[in-house]
Amino acid sequence: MSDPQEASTASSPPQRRRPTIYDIAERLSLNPSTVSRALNKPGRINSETEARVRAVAQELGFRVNRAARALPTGTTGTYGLILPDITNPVHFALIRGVEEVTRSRGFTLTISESEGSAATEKEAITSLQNAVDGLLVVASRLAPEVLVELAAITPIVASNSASDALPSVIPDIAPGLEQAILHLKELGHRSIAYLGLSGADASQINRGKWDLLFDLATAQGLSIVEIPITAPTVDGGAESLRRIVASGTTAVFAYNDLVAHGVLRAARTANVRVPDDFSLIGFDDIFSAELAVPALTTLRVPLREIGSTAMSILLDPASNRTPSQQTLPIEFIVRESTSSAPSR
Amino acid sequence: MSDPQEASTASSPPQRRRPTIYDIAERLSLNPSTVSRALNKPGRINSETEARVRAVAQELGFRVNRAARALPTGTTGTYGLILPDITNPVHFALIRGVEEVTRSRGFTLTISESEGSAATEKEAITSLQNAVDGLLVVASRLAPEVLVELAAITPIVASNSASDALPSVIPDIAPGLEQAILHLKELGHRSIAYLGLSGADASQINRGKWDLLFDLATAQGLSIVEIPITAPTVDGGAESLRRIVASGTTAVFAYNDLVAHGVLRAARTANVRVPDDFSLIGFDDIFSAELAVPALTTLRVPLREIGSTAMSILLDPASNRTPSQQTLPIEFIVRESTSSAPSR
DNA sequence: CTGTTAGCGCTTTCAT
DNA sequence: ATGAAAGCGCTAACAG
Repeated sequence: MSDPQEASTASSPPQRRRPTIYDIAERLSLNPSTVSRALNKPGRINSETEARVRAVAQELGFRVNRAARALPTGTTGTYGLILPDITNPVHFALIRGVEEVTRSRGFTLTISESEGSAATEKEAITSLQNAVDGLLVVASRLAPEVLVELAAITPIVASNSASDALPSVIPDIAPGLEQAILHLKELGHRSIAYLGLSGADASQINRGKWDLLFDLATAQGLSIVEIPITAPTVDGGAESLRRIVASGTTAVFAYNDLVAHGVLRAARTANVRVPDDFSLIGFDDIFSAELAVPALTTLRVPLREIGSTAMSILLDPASNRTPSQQTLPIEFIVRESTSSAPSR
Repeated sequence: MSDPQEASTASSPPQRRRPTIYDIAERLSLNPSTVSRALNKPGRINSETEARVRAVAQELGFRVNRAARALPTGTTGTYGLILPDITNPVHFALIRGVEEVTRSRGFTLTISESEGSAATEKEAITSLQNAVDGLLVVASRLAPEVLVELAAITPIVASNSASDALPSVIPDIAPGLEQAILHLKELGHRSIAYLGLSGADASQINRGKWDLLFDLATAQGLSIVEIPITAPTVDGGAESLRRIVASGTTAVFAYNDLVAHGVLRAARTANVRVPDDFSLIGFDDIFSAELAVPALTTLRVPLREIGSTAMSILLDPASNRTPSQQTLPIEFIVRESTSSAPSR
């Protein structure tokens, strides 16, 4: 390595050390604390000096050092979003909603994954808690007690998983599901299936769907069965086609749109016709749902609103520590994958 | 508000102030600096005291305060990813690649959006630079000079946009495009169209595609036209159907798979048959490409590898300041949306 | 309205 | 191998 001095003499941008409030204070023969006030408490200072401070700050390209600010204040100005899988299209709209409110309020967002595992989720949370002012945890797999305990460190709001000890915002699936069941009944369907995730890592949401569907179906005199899928993915859905056909049901609810896409794909290669041979209803309404052939009838979850609502709660110190249960209704969207029950 | 003392006596987790290295030093009658060393420079200290320190740290649930560490060291341990649109499926695989290497190395990632605008991008960069050790900028719209200038503050690596003054990793589109053109020629196509983004905000990548396609097509004696789209989206693609049909070309390259999806959707409602009436080739190979009907023939960009490679460069102090041009080849994937040219 | 002072929690010479 | 002390850049009392 050559003399560093040499480097800064080279043709590339001179760019020395980042300016600090001391630099600007010195230029103006002011005290650093005055500069700090000028920059952060507009109005609480002589407006002329404030203007001069701002001018110099601008000129020097000053930007506060966030770490330095975080130390005395104890706040970082960044919030964390933890979800099972960043790249799952199911979360897009939610991410968008979260990102929007976070950014519009001038905070920055960091995103981390839990991989759908409780252990990784806990690790992600504790690791992030040292760098954020609050956490939004989506579809948590953690036991409520541990989530609550973690929330003692840094506010946590839960989304897509209920908790009566934390602020949480979840979809209200009852109205949409009810409509869907009625829709199916009107079309003459008598027996339906639910393609659900089973096993220990199954999310709360999954249980809720099945339980409600079960009640709704039986209340309407429809028979219902659960067909387990191995994963909430396209492939998981595709694998289940054989069991769907074997079940003899005429209408199936998929765990989510990804699974429904898989069913569609498998049906197409197996020459099973949807909705002629059986009707299919997805869940979430991800962007590709309307692109599918046939376009997916689905239950739209207001993910974007869920995200923005949850983040608004998190950003509000008055509400981010108080248990609450916001609930946003899902909506039934009829497209092409449902039709009259086949005559048997 | 009641006496805070009272609160910590309540039934909810007592959870006092986060423990610091002072707390653990005190417990062990050690100096904080020793604790710091024990935790950060394994081996450079008496192994027995190191063990005791670790034990107490564990017991207290100690976690370093990142801001406090960032101050003296000047590094934060977090890196930033800036891309036009988080929720664009085109970026999924890239995000995954980036996330993987970042996390596997123990760093944390923060993601921000540029909204495809140069101004927002610059704002996002400068804002993040105060909180990260390096930035990965995807599909930059910024002029090379300004990017370079910003890189003086914090290392920047560019991805999906070339720069000869920055480390960058981009797809090598030549081989795949060549294959695709040959494929079309063999199928008897004589005239092709490119659905491209025009206007000032058009990315570098777009220009590259068109230029290369142009050269390749003319070299093969095929006629080629550019059909402008208003946006690189499903709707943008759908809108272009009329012009595609009017153009009389028999094969079209879409700017990306989203656009191709739009074309497919519009074609379906207009009773235009793909690939019977014209062949369609997408770009990127997003997850829904194979789900489309017909399944999309497309050019797969190794986004995940691009992401992981770019992040590896960024994380390596030996390479994140040295201009370089990594290039990863795209791959031509034949599915169902291309077939013989219609006889005219 | 502005200057002084102390300190956030950690790392890092410099001593010992 | 460990201790002492200073300092990173900023904020927040407390004075004046």
